[in-house]
Amino acid sequence: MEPSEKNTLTKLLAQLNAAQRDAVEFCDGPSLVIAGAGSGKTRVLTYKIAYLLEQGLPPYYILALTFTNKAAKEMKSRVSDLVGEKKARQVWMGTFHSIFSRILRNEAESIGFDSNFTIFDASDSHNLVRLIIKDMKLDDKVYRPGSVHHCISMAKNSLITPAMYEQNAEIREYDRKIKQPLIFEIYRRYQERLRAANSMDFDDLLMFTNILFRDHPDILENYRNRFQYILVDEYQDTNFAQHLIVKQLAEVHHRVFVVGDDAQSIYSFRGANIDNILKFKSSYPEAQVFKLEQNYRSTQNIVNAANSLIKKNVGQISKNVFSKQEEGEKIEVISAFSDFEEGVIIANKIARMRVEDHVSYGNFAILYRTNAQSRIFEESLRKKNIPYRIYGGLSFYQRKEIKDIIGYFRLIINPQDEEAFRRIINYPARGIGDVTVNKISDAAQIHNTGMWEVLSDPLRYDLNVNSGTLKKLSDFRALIRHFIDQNEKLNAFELAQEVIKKTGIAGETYQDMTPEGMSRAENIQELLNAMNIFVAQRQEEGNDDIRLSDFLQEVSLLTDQDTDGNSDLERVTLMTVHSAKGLEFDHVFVAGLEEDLFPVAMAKNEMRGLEEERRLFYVAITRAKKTCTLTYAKSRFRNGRLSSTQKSRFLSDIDHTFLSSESDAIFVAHAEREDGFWGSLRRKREEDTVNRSQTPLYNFQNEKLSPVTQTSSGSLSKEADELCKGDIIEHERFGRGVVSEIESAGSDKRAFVDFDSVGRKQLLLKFAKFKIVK
DNA sequence: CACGCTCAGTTTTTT
DNA sequence: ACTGAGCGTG
Repeated sequence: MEPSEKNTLTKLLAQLNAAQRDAVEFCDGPSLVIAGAGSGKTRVLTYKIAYLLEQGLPPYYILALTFTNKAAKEMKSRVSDLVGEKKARQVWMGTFHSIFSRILRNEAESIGFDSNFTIFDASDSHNLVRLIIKDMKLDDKVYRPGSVHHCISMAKNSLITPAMYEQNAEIREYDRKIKQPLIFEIYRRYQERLRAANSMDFDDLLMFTNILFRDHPDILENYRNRFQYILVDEYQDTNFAQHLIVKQLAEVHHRVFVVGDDAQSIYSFRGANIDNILKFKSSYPEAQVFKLEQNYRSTQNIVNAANSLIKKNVGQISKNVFSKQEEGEKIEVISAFSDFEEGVIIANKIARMRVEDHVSYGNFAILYRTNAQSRIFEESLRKKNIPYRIYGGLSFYQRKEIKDIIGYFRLIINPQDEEAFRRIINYPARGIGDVTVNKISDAAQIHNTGMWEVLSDPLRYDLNVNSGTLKKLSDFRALIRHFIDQNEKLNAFELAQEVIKKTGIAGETYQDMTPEGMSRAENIQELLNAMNIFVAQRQEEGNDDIRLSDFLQEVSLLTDQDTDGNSDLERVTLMTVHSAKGLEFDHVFVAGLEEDLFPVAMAKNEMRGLEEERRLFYVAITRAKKTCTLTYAKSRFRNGRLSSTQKSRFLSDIDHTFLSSESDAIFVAHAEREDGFWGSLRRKREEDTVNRSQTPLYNFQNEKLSPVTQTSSGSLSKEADELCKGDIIEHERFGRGVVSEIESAGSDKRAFVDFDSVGRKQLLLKFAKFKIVK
């Protein structure tokens, strides 16, 4: 080993504690790291990758899997800091779903898919299930689409195909017991329809990866050889399908490094199997186990309180999480009269701490069990002019107007996509109603083909519609065909503009002067912006030909959780406890600690469910670094009704020595309540002002599409902002050029630059990597 | 076929 | 409270 390399290795290891170092240094076989909350889990993962790279393992031999894009992004940037961006970029780092969708697109033919397959999101899946239930003339009160889809999802996560499902006596017996004996049939049809639509749902991405590996040993062999080192974050959240993928890929080199905390397993509803981590040793008998027990995040009081809570669970890996930080303040429990008052109390407390303790807004988080609770905090914070940011809830890409446009995109890329077809065939209204759509659907099913095929050749499939309708259909077909042609020539952004214009969406939306209409128009504009930036950014990276399909692939696996949170130093964070996993804040409020809310009503009948809720509460408390405040309300609006509540049993699970004596809220806020007409009118107006102001509190921006947005707003853009016409610049990729024009559209300034080598290019100043020469 | 009205449900959490 | 599905009318 070269001396310099050795030096870097030593330096890397010197920044770790003994337990972390042991874990990083052990590279000869499978290893499991049990990482207590706040014990430096991400640190170990990133240093491990750096360590491997420094030892000379080529980056493209390393596979690092996470659950969220956010975690992947975080890891990427931290590895970048350690070993440089160039190497870090080559590591296969991403979520299970994104990595394996990439692999599936490469290998699509082997499993009978086209590589441009669509990825169905949860609501697409839900719709399809509902459609099938209707087709089968089943009662959707008995066969609730949501629960049926859940069953299907669980089956897929356990790698049970429709055929296996049908033959599995135990499952069938269970279905009979819950009076839904035909789920197997729905599952079968669902899977057929997905395939006919050249589409996969989220679960398919994992199931078909397994099918691919099962049926094509040569392909498996290829990836097995490539991935010499596999790292998995949040291993306690893996399901069987994920576990098996990892196991198979690790078969040759036997070098898996999984990190997790059984006490933070909170995704069983999604098929996560806590046994994967509890029984890691039986899957990999020669595995080494490392425990990280020192918590660097929180005060002793917080750690101890959390420990006392989690002790009430049975069946966990024993560990002794401890903190060497100061003892800190006790956890405060506050009761409020109502959910409304709970909001006011928290808002007041934040405002007070900001002034008295000089805490900036970004160091506060309000965590809750359900998204529905966010509304009340929005109100109370807004009233006190406290800036906040909500994560989760309806994501940008789930908004109707956005999904409609995405529907066009999907159909252009994959005309087999039935869900998209149905969504847009009559949007904007073009006189093709349900009757016609059903006829097309029936014809497609009879002839065992897709709806697009029927549309393409209505006569051949005996489509029984009148000539007027026929004309409308052929117009629609021509429209989509036109876009498909354009897709050959235009980039994603240009094509999107074309779609919005030619379909009449632009005309329709921009004319609508109602507040809702204007907000829709803004959202569409936002989408276009995002796409423009997406294209510009890729061009910066050296890809000139950015097609719609590239954008679509990115977007379908993106979620709200992926927005860049930590950049917002001046906003209070509002999110569900689930979303907060992996994050930390100085001051945390956990709200709604009431029976049937936290723990949620559904969970309390079963031991398993209750323990998961308790782990969830554990996750919530351990997000806090300095203070943690628990609140509950004695009454709460639920489903439009005011109901009285009981305080959560979890509060008494915490050892009282770590709690400050419970305080009833002193009278705070009854008078402030704005009920009735005037109240709601005023609220409405406030909303409007907020939405229209220059700095909206709730702002999607384009961050969700741009992994490097934040970094580029540093020193570069300050110079770039001052760029003028006539300046000469040196661009990282295009070389020398003269600025011929500056154009600013809102916050996005762009420059037209004539480059010596490549001619005129458009640069988005936000992203462009260049120096001003003169 | 589109639009507007009424009525019912609402299983948390998310890739 | 709110949304979305279903139904009747123009």
